Amino acid sequence: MNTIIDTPDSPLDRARGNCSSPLELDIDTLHQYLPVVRCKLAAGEYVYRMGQPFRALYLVHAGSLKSCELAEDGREQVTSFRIRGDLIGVESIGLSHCACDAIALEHCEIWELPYPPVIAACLQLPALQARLTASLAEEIRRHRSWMLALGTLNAEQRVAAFLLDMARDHARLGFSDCHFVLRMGRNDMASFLGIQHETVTRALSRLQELGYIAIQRREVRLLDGEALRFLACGERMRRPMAGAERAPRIKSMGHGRATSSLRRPAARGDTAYEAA
Amino acid sequence: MNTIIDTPDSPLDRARGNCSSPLELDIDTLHQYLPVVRCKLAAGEYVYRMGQPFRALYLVHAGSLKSCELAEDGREQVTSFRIRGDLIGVESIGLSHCACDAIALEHCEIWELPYPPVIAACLQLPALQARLTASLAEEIRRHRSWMLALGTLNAEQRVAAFLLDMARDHARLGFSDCHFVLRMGRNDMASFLGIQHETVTRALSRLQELGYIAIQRREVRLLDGEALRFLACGERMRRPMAGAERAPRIKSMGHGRATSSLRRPAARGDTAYEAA
DNA sequence: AACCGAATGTAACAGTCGGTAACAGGCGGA
DNA sequence: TCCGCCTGTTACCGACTGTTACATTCGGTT
Repeated sequence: MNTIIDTPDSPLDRARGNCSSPLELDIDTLHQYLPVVRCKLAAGEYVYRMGQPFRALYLVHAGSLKSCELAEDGREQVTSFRIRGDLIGVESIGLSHCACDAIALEHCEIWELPYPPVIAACLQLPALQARLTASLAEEIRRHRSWMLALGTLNAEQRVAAFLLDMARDHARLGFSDCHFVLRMGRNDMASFLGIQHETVTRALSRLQELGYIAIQRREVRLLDGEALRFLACGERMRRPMAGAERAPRIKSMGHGRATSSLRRPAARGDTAYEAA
Repeated sequence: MNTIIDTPDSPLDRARGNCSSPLELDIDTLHQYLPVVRCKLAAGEYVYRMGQPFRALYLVHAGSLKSCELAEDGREQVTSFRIRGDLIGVESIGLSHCACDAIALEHCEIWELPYPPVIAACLQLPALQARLTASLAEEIRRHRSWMLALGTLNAEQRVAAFLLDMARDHARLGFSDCHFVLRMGRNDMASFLGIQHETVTRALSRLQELGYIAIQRREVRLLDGEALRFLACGERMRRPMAGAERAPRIKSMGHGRATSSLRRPAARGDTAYEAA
């Protein structure tokens, strides 16, 4: 199989840090300090819901889930997708109630780590404390990475970046990084990317039309990772009928959201002088 | 002074959790365990830059700063604004190098907490460990809250939400919550909100035209907090010439980004069944 | 005081993307 | 197997907002 992910430091990779081995703690070690409970979930079931008492963290052992932020007025958004090795529920630490929803996208197995005991165990098990802190920091970096993407990329570029991120996740689990099945539907993808599900479909169709990917429903093949990475780095997509050259940073070509940042690469904000 | 922020649980408030007292740790206590260094910064100076060796966390004692995420292709975005009481640098925990930039918006005083010693001190000082973990979790919640806003609100609504957030910060420091001075310029505001600075200006002008705020350069007065909160909760702004009624959730009125979520308040994603 | 650059504000134009609708295809239940 | 429902796809139109250009104000320097 040919490798799509060849740059170990793509924009979205950086957020992940050096946490290469997902499950640094085995269940036997944990069991010495904690009453770990294995839970199985069906697709659509909630791990926890916003407003419920916060009682545990959860280590994803199999399957995939989504986190949903929701406002009292009904607005909601998927803020992350989690897979094997991820620790979920950490966003509610310091609160008495859960801050958001966590919902299984498919059949899952998760390990429940009761919260006060986890803190106690951290004192006995420095590796656990480190793992918890690292998980928190990594989640911050992931969010920031996506905030950068959502703030500077247009719809097509976001979709390209998302596919690369999914490929990376898939590769991290030891599977092919150029052929995989999306775990979430168009609505969840759109919510996460801050666009509408029709726009996601449009973008996917365009990427397929360009020959960058092949997609049927949720089954994806990445055919031209180079082109996708080119897109996800804020470059404008070459139009279907456009010439052969890849148009590196052409000025005043279209009005995509991305050109704005390309136009002012050295503008370091308002009061950001170069200081020592 | 009349109070603008009367609901203790606004959408963006939730993220902050119960961390009401910002500086739970005084410098004398810290000094017993750590070589704390007081640093003064001028506007525009960097606390740290992306790629530098990660060596310390910083507690903001006075002034305000911004965090900038940046990609190798030149794209960049302000991901947060920090004020007195905030702990910055935590996003690089677990990495050998800093993951982003931190830049002073004005004259600042910050306390440098060298990183390995901080971890050591956490073992001696449970309050410090709790403070660190709480800071990390709170930052995740703040990011998620803003991801919800950026994903579901249009430009005017984002600006309204931003002003309310700034008012809340200002109130948290003990100052007026209806009259304050923005610490950042239009460019930084725009970057944070994922829009262009002209759009920020447009939105601010419109809010002023509507009588919701009074603004001159960076000095802001919130005149109608109720209307602002109404906006920031995803409701569509009533047009200048529109009738008197506040148009609660009118269907098919314009094409703003916000109506999308109002249109499907019960749609809990793709595979989200109601499961016991 | 005059000048200059940066930041801010305003306006006109145009493109992307959201809203809507209609349809196709897949999946599960009867 | 058939049917109904949900997901996914495509097309059209227009609002929102990015882009560009320019005027104005502010702050600091000459």
